[in-house]
Parts: sequence; C-alpha cells; structure tokens
Amino acid sequence: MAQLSDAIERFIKELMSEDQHVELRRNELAQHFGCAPSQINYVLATRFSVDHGYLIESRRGGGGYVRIVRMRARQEGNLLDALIKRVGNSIDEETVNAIIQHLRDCEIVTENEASLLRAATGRNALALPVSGKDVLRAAVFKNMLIQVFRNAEGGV
Amino acid sequence: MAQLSDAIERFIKELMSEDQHVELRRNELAQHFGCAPSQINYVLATRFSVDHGYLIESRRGGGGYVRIVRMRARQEGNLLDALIKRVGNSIDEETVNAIIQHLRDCEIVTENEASLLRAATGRNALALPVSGKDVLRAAVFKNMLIQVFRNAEGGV
DNA sequence: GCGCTATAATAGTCAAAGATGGTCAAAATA
DNA sequence: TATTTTGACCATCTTTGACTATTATAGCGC
Repeated sequence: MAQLSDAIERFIKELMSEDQHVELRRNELAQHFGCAPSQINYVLATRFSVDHGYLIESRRGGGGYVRIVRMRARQEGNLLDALIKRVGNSIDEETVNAIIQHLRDCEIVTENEASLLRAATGRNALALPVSGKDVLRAAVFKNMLIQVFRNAEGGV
Repeated sequence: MAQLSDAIERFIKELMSEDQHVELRRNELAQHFGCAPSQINYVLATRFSVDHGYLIESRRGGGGYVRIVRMRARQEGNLLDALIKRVGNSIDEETVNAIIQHLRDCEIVTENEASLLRAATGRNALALPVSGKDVLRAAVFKNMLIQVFRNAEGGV
C-alpha cells in the first residue's frame, strides 16, 4: 500500500496551495519521505509536467533547489491552438487526463464537463485494439476541445 | 458448488450496499475467494458492465486498485436503464442526437454538456471505417450516459 | 587579493526490479 | 453448447540505485 508518489504529490500541492510556486530541496524532501531522491523526479515528471500546467526549474550544486511553478492560463485562443497541436494524431490516456485537469484548474470547464471529457476518452469507452486507441482518442478529444472553447466563447 | 462468480458478485454488491462505489485490490479479492485474479475481471465484465449501470476504473502498478461505481436506483435511474438499452451495441448519429436532445429538454444536461456529448459522438470524432462506427459510438455514448447520470446525482 | 583546482553538495538520468491489474484462449463445468 | 474458471503472457505504474552532471566553496600558490 505504497502510494508514496501520491503522498508526495499531495504534500507538494499543499505547499503550493497559497502561492503560485514553491521551492524545495530534492534530498530533504526525499529524506522526509524516506525514499530515494530520484523518486522526487518521478513525481515531478508524472504529476507536475507541462501538460499538468507546471514548470520545473532547478539548480544543482551547493544551494541547489527545485522550483515548481504553476503556469498561468494562456490566452484562450492560443491555448486551444496549443492543445490541438499537443494532441496531434495520437495521444495516450494519461496525457489527456493531464490536459483535462489543466482545463479544470483554469476553470475553462466545470467539473461535470471534465467528467464527460474523461468518459469519452477513457480506455473503457474506446474499445479498440491498443494500436488504434490512441489515434481514435486524439480524434474524439480534439473534437471535444474545439467544442469546449466554442462554449467558453459563448458562441453558437 | 454454487457459482463462484455469483458469490463474488454478491460479495461486491454487499460491499457497495452502503455506498455508490467501492474500491478493491484485484489480487486480494482473488485470494479471498481462492481463485485466479482474472476471475475477478470476468465477474466485472459480466455483472458490472456499463449495460448493468456500472463504471469500472482501475490502476495498475504499486498502489493499484479497481473501483466500481454504480448508479443509485432512482427515478432517473429508470431513464438511464431505458437509454442504455436503447443504445444497445450499435447506434447511429441521428438517434444519438435525438437522445441528447431529450436529455437537454429534461434539463438533465446543460447546453454546454449537450454539445460535448455531440462532439464525442459525431461523425467527425469517430474516424473509422463505417462498419465499426456505430458500435464504437454506442460504447462511447453509454459511458457518457452513465457519467451524465452520475453527475446529476451529485455523486462521487 | 586573484586565479586555479579539489572537494563537497546538490540535482538528473536511466534501466532494472517490484507491484499491480488486463487479456485471451484453453480447459473445466453446468 | 454456453458459461465459468484458470493460467500463461502482457501492460502499466512505482520505487530504487548506480552512475552522471552541475555548482559553490574552501584551500592553495602566486
């Protein structure tokens, strides 16, 4: 019953709850959780990626640090373009979920809408051989993204 | 010997009697019943499918789990059952749109949500040879339907 | 004091091992 | 024959550790 990664994720998000960024020592944090330092990198890579709306800055050596910055929502028009590009012709479920969470964080979609996005792109919905799944997911998700932004504009 | 699958089904439903969802370890449950882990998947597939009004979420790896979510039996639940049956294993776009319009008329979904349902099930989204399209649309749409009713309940 | 180097103090990368759950078809059973 | 049960093999997620890269600072010769 590890969930070490989840605990670390929560801990970091707790630290960030007030601010848009947080700075920490990788080794200290690892020691605090009694794990290998590289575990921290794993959490950052899987939970604080750009797709999740975060930027990581760091510095090695004496006085080194890791800084986690929550990105501001870009202008919505640009964001749509960027996301469509990001999705491309094929995308896995994890990345889609990260993007959906980002949209939710930026309050571009409601929680109900986010859940619909997930329902349509999850592995249960797309009952296909694995190879085709990501391609299909990309197609479905792009359609939904366009709709999300159309809705956000109050358009037709 | 009573059917193992039936016993497992009862056991899971017992666990869910209080709540709308339950989370379990596949291997633990299998061990509890002294059966192969894949037996659990069989039970989930045959007794807790979308057609039965359940959603399955899961995660592999350390800290993995299987979560089973169900619809509470309510008036709306009857509508959901009816709709799931109506959708069946295959459905065309026109019929889906009619159902979505119905959900909108009943104010079960907002206009934005309706537009997402359409975006995920429209012909643009499901880029596939024509033969498979309706089948896939049915799978995607059923998943979304369950989600819609889950949302309507203000559930998990 | 200045510049150089060695050392210590950080953080990053990657691949292997561990921990789950998923799939599918053959075997068993009703 | 249809359903159930199992097992071999697969996919995914997490955790760790050995090895690498970078930076600050102390110490040294001048």
